[in-house]
Amino acid sequence: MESYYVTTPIYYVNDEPHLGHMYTTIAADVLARYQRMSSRDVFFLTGVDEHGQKVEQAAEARGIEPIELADKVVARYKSLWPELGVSNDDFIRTSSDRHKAGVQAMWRRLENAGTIYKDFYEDWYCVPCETYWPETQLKDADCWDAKQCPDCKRDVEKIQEESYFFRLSAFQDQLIEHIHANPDFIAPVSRRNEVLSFVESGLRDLSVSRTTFSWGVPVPGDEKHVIYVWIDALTNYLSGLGFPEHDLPKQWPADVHLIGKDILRFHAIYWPCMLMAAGMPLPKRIYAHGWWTVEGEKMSKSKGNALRPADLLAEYDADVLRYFLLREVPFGQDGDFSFSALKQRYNSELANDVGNLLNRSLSMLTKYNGGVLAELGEETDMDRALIADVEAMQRDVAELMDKQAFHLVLERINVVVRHGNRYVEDNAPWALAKTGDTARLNTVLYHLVETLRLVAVQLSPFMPEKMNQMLSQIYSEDVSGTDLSFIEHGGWGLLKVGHQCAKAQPVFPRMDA
RNA sequence: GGCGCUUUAGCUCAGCUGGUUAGAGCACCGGAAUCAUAAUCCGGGUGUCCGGGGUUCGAGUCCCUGAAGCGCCA
Repeated sequence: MESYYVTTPIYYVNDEPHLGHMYTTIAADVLARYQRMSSRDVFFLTGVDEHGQKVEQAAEARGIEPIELADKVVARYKSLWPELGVSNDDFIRTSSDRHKAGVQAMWRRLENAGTIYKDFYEDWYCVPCETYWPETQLKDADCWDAKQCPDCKRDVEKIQEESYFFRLSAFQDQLIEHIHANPDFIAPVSRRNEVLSFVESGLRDLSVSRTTFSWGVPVPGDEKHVIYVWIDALTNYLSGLGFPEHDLPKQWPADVHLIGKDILRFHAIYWPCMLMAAGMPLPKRIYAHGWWTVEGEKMSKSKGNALRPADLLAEYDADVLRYFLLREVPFGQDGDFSFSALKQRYNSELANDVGNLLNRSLSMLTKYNGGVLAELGEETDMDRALIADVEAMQRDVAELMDKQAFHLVLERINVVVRHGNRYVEDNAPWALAKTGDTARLNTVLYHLVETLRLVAVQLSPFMPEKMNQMLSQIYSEDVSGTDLSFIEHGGWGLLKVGHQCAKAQPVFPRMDA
């Protein structure tokens, strides 16, 4: 079976789970579920990044060990994902032995390839605060000209620290070539162009170890150094697959790394260069999605408007959140989360269009025929047009899914739903029932139920629970726990004459104003 | 400061290599229908396609220029 490997970033345990983490992970989950339904051997990895100075300091401030702090936050993530219907196959922690082994093996590969060397790393240090400030952070805080500490505004001093470096610069041309040769390597295109112009402007070697903290993976053979963030964190994509026990895990290379736009450079530049140095294939695709604002405002701790997954789940079904997040905004662009937009989408697309089409169709089937799909009559152009639309939808969805164009996938499915509602009006089953045209009535009802079934199958990766409910009514048996595959459930006409459907039960009750 | 992107209906956006009356969804107004979660279906837009110049038989679509917003880099 062809494999499919999708990843989220490993989330930093210094941060509580929020809307952004939810978003990436749900998107990855939809891809994983879709590919499973396409009968591919899917591996879906998420996890956490536990190392680094920030976590070390935060733990110290609380008087606990870093691992204790990490354990607490890890528990939050691990309990959150099932609540959101996330079906990850594994969960990688950077503090685990398997990950450490992976990172050290990666280090040795880079070293053996002659791409690691020792030199001095320059940093800025605030003595009173005991804090290191990289140049970029000083610039961000507008403290670069004055050479001041962004926290206390006292002078920072330049210090030199022994550090290992990775010869990033050596891979510049190779990377540019790769990006040109693989137009789909970095998405969306705007990000690809950014990366390209950054690389073309020249790459500098990367400092990849620190001696100023110890919460991390030691450099093999020089244990006063800790491997600095990127080699540690990025290697999770391999250690999660069993590297180095498996020299080249069978799922590698990844089909897609989903990331937020903030970590694009590391994934699209550092990671590929490391892999080239290590002599390993590059991921097929890196997709950087956008940020969410909330009710038009940036999420921030100081404003206290960060949306907490637990609060959202208290109010809305996971599936509804999943649908909204992937429907509202083109993947790759920034978007705004607002409750009015959520309700608007829900009522119009889920309650009025999908939900009501199910409800009216099954109600009529029950009312006119006891819920049984009966002998069909002649197929008309209208019927054929509906079937053609459903089948075109399936092809379009497959294509769009390959491009992670979630919002277009959902829009395409909605086209069929609207078509279904129009089909009801055009055929007016209530009139057929009245005139006793049972052959035509049966035909129309059958086409409606089949359309709904195939719509539900396509929507299932996005809303697994809700679609189980929908399909359970259509099949009149509980389908939760069934592995829906396109091969077994995706074809038109699989419901046989004589099939009994259940009574209609609203799946998407309208939200009140 | 450098490079790049965006600016199209009230809102969110689609319009590939220039070519008939510029489109979709939502919102809004009117009508039809009654199977349904008062849901659905049909009809309804005189939009300076950001401004200004240009190329062309012909530009929302290409070139120059200005404005506003955004991204990456410095």
